Amino acid sequence: MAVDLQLSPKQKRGAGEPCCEPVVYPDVARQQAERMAAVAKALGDPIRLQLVDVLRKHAGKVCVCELTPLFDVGQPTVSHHLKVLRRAGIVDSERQGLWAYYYVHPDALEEFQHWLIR
Amino acid sequence: MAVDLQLSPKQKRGAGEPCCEPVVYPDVARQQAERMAAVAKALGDPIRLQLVDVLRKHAGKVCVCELTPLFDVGQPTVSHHLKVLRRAGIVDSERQGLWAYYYVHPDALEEFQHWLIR
DNA sequence: GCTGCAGATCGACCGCCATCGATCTATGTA
DNA sequence: TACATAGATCGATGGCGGTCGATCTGCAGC
Repeated sequence: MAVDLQLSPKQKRGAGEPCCEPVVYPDVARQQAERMAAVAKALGDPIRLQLVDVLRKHAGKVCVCELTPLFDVGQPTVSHHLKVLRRAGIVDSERQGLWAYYYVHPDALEEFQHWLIR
Repeated sequence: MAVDLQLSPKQKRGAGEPCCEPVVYPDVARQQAERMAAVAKALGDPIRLQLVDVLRKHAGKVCVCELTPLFDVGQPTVSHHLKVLRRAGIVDSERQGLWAYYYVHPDALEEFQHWLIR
């Protein structure tokens, strides 16, 4: 995995010893960091996190009409949050007649999971 | 774990069958969701995610003077991001003379990790 | 004391985001 | 065809967040 953060040379110190051990740098490249941060950002709202929680727990697809009454916000707001989650690739949807069913996109959280575990 | 999201009764349908299976609800309580969403939100920025990545990788404590030149933003901005991470309980700091050393707070990510794994 | 440095804080700017009411689209039903 | 419903979209609003330059706070050395 390439590191695209260039290291600036260690700045000179007036007189004293160096402040710390040799330079450290992230082994997470910028693009990867941006992808994972986008996932984390999408999960960074209590409503969206609970939406994902419900969808993950419920293996199948869940109707929006089941999701909306779970929260103390209006229907457009829930729709907005679902859209954010879909843009982040975390969930996907499927229309069946009058209703829309949402489900978690299987591999969406994988990269972030692996990083978070270590 | 208590669920403090009250379920509103299923709204009546004009004529047809119900849209889907019985009501689902999050088993993640609101307070827990807010805690984990706060952690996710703190990780929802590429710079902060890379900061955490460096600190986790480097088991010991890392001097701020090592962290600042890793990114293309100014020193106040890095300081701000470190403050956000500290407010979220993800990192902590320790001053030694002229320099400040940051390190990951061990159990900070635990609850979020456990939820994310399943 | 004075000077220099590391890092935190402040104030301002600007853009993004959560939320709402209103409206639009598409589907099903009479 | 007309109407009702599920859900998405629009426009507005208020607040939060990332970034910067400037400044402040401590610490070390002279």
